[in-house]
Amino acid sequence: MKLSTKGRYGVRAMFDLALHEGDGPIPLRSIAERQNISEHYLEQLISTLRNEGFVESVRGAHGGYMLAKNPEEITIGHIIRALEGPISLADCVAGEESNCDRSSNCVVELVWNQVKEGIDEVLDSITLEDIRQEAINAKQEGEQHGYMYHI
Amino acid sequence: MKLSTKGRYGVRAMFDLALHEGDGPIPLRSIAERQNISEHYLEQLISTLRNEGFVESVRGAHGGYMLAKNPEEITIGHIIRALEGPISLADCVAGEESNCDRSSNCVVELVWNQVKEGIDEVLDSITLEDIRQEAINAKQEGEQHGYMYHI
DNA sequence: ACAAATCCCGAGTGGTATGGTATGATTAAT
DNA sequence: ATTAATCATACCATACCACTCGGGATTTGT
Repeated sequence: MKLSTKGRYGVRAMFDLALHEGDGPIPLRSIAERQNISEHYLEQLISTLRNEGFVESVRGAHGGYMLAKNPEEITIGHIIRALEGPISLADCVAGEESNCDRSSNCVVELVWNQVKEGIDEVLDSITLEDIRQEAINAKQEGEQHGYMYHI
Repeated sequence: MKLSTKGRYGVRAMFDLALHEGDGPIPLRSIAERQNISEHYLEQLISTLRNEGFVESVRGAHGGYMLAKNPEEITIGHIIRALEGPISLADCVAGEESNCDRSSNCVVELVWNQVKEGIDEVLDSITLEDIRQEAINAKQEGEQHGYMYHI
C-alpha cells in the first residue's frame, strides 16, 4: 500500500506554495524546478487541485498559482484524496454499489471502514501550516549546527 | 490509495481460518468457496503468508491450513504488510536507498514517516480475534432481529 | 499398489493504472 | 508583437494487478 506520485508530488507542490505564501502568484516552472518534478506532469496535478478549490491560478505572464485557503485549513488528507480519490481499502467501502455477495451484513466491511476512518484521521491531522512550521524549525536548527537543511 | 486484492483477500482468508480455529487443517478449497476467491490465486497469497510464519500447512489428503499463532497475536497490519510490502507513502521512507536529492534532511520525508507510523498503528490495532468477536456479536444480534448475518 | 485429495511452484496473460510527453490553444504583461 | 505563463487534450511506454494454466510433490484412504 503506497501513495502514487500524484499524492506525493501534490503535497510537495502545495508545501512549496505554502512556503511562498504572500509572494503573489508562483509560476509552475519554479515549483517544478525547486521540487524537481516534471513541469508538464505537475500541470495535470495542480489542475485538479485547482478544480477542487485548493489553489487559485492567475493566467498570462507573471501568472502562477497561489493557495486558495490558509495553510492551516489545508490538510494533506485533502490533497491526497483530491488527487488519488477516496482512501478505500475495499470497494464496498468507498463505492456506491456493493459488488460483494455478502451484501449489507459483512463483518470485514466494518473493519475496512474502521481502518479508513483511522487513516483519514491521520492524514487530516497534518496541515500545510504544520509542515511549514516544521520546515522553519528544521532550518533554524540546521543553521545552528552548521548544516544546510533543504527545503 | 487503496489496498489491492492481495491484502483484502488475505485478511478475509485469515479471518476464515480464525473462525475455524481448532477444527484441524482447513483445505484451501473450502476457504476459497466460502470467501468467493479464486482458489489458485488464494494459493499464492497463503503461500507467502506461510513463508512469513502466519499459517501452517498440512500436505496431502485431509490437509489444509491452520493459523500458526493465536488470533490475538495476528493483526491485519501483519497480514497486509506481508502481502503488499511495507506501508510506504514515499520511497525515501521504506526503501533503503534514498533516491531523493534532498538527501538526509528533507522535511516532507518527516511527514511521510509520521503518516506511515500512524497508519501502521491503525492497522496493528485490529487483531483477528477482534474481527472474530465482532462477527460473533453481529451474528447473535442478527439472530435476535431475525435476519441472517453472513460470515 | 493405486487413486484421490491436497499442498507446492513457476510461468504466462489480458487489462488497467502509472508516470509521464507532445502539441497546441488561450490569456495577459511588456 | 512578442513573450511568459496557464489551460486542455491526446498519446504512449512501462509496470503492476489479478488472475489462469500446467504441472509437480506429498499424504491418506481402499
